[in-house]
Amino acid sequence: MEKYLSQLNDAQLEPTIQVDGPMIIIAGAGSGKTRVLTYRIAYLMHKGVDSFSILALTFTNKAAREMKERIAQIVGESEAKNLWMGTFHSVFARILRVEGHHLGFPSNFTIYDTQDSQKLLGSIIKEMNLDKDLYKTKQVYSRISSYKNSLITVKAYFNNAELMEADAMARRPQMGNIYKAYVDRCFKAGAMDFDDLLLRTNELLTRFPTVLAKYQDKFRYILVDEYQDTNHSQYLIVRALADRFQNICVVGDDAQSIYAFRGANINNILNFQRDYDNVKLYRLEQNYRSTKNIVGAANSVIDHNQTKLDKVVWTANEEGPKVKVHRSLTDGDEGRYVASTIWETKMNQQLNNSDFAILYRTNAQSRAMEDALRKRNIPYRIYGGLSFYQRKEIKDVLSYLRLILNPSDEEALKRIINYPARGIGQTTIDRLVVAANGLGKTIWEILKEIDTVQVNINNGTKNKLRDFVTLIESYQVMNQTATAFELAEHVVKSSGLMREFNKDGTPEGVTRLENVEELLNGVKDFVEGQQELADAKGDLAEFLEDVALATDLDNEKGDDDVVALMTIHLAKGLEFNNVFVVGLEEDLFPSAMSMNTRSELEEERRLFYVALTRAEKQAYLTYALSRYRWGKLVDSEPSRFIEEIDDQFIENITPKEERRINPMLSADIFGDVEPNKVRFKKPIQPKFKKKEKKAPEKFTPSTPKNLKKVDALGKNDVPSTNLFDGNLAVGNIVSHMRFGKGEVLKIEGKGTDTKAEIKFEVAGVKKLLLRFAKLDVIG
DNA sequence: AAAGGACACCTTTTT
DNA sequence: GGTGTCCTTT
Repeated sequence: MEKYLSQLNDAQLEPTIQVDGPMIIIAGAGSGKTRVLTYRIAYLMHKGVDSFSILALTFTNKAAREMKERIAQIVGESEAKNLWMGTFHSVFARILRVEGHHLGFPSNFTIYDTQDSQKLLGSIIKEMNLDKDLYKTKQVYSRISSYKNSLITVKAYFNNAELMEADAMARRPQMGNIYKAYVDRCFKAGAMDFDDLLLRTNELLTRFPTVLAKYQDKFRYILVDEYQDTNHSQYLIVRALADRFQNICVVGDDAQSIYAFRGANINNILNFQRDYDNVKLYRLEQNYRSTKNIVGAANSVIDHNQTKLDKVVWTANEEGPKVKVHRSLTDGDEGRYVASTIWETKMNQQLNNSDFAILYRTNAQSRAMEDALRKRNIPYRIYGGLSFYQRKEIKDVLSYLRLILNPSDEEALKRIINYPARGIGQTTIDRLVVAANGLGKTIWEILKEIDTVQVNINNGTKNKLRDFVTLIESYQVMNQTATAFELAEHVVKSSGLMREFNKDGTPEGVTRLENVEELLNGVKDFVEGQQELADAKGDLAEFLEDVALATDLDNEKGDDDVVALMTIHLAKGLEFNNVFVVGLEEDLFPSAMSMNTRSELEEERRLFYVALTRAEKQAYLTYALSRYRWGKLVDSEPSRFIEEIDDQFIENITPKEERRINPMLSADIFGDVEPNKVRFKKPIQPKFKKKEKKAPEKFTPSTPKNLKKVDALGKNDVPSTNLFDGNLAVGNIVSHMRFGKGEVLKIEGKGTDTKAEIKFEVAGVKKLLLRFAKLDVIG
């Protein structure tokens, strides 16, 4: 027997060496399911299964990559790299590149991300003259997404009286027509959205039996990880592919199903045994990750759910410290508590930053944590949120690259046809769209025929359009020979993007430039990485595909020693020595939007279960009595989930005297920074803005900037513009309407961004924008 | 057509 | 608190 198998316990070994037939592994949190999957694949290969015929579908690219590396260590690099392993989306995108032509898609189809899709829907709704308040793009998008995930095509939609009535009842009778227009436009643009990658795969396998047979024959052994989070579309793909050989192994944990909002159907795992004959069922119930207290706490919570499979997770690990529960006054305090605890624990136990994770329900909660960590100089990294590739400047560059590859890509074209500004305005673009829709052509085709096509655009503008076409075509020529990196660099420099990002010189502009630089480095790394692989070309197409399906978790650079901040969703599958689950408050976690039905609430509870079970040694649960939400201070109650934990596993550690903060370690020596921040920003800014509106006729036409200055500085007759010109000096004593008397400590920035750091007698040290601050120099 | 301010909406979670 | 979109001004 292969020696790696000796590393498995009996429960793990059985499913690992079961080669043929359908099987389901119900794997509790931390029970070693990745290990089983990895070894099972290695075992299959040792038993003579061709590595080309194994398909392993994972939930993240990262999981796939790590598993592949581990398998490579056992069976060797050259064999491991033949495995088909990746997310549903990436594997089937790859197949659609080859087979998409059956459905009329070019092999270089674009993958639209959520932003692209929603923008397209926005234009469609506008073009159809519909009420945008009734047809909100986000809602329309998620509606269409759920149709697609349920395999309801446009045709099926119009055959489904019930659905149409539901939409009509929701005062959206045009949903079907929007859906149709959206699908048509994507098709015309040679684009697929995320859901299409699954839906079109289903279409391919259903309509083309020879294609189905080809892949059934190819993928003789199929493994699916995180099966509890598959949606209907994914479920059908797996069933179709596994139908011939029935060598299907699914792994999952119903207690960790947390993606219902995007169509995941927990019944796929609950009913797996009905879908195939002679299904072998295995259970992994021993947790190797966490202490007894953590496992006990997690179990006691999940017991409150009605819908679940029989399973008892237990551990032989040490008892460990109890789960700690901490209450704060505000979210700011919560952040400071977390930061100081990390700081102390790190010192006391000689731990690394990477031994800590802060998990939250919503991305917006990261800010309070960031502020606190920064003040303590604790390095951290935020995962998720606005991903790198979603940033404006990055999407701008990528849009150029996308257009080079697929000029039909309407969203990319609309984004950059006038960016940087080339005098092609909205009116022109609208006319192009109308012409394109009328003739059933793409905008690019219209542009190419601009001389002959009937369109109401004047000659000057036509010249600009021709220049744009020439520019893109020159890039296309370059793409024939250059690497993705050479091309991307050339595009950034020659398109005027670089100049655009460079021109303002603001801190934001500098950040933009840095991001673009990082993107270019990313392209370079990618090209070099791909060139080492024999079967990859490292060309633009491969890079863009990689980018379209990359998640933030995949962009891990090195193994920096940082505290990890992320949503609980993103944390699934990960583990950390110490875990802080923050913001455990009613309406936040569980979310106010998920408490209407039992099933929604149960999903929130599973999410909490996932959060708790990320911890190996110590879990902290924190909540605040009030929290800033949408810029407002809102009272909150502790989450019901805390109540649901059996008392024996938790310990309340809220100090009696909550406000004892060591002044040396806290930046807000003069009191709580948070309320002041709001009081300072809110009233002053609007006052100034309102005044400006009334002001203009009083003054002779001068530059608006002068108006601002005089206005902003208020009533005193001293030309307060002085403060801008540097006449406010360090050491000056000033008076402020709200903060009173203070001394200027420091002046930084210039122009309208000039800021002064002022130490007020009562209010403490504040940094004020001179443009807004009403200051009188009194000494 | 470009630029800048006002305003609305936002927040669940993501491939 | 931040972003995206609308509206106004030049």
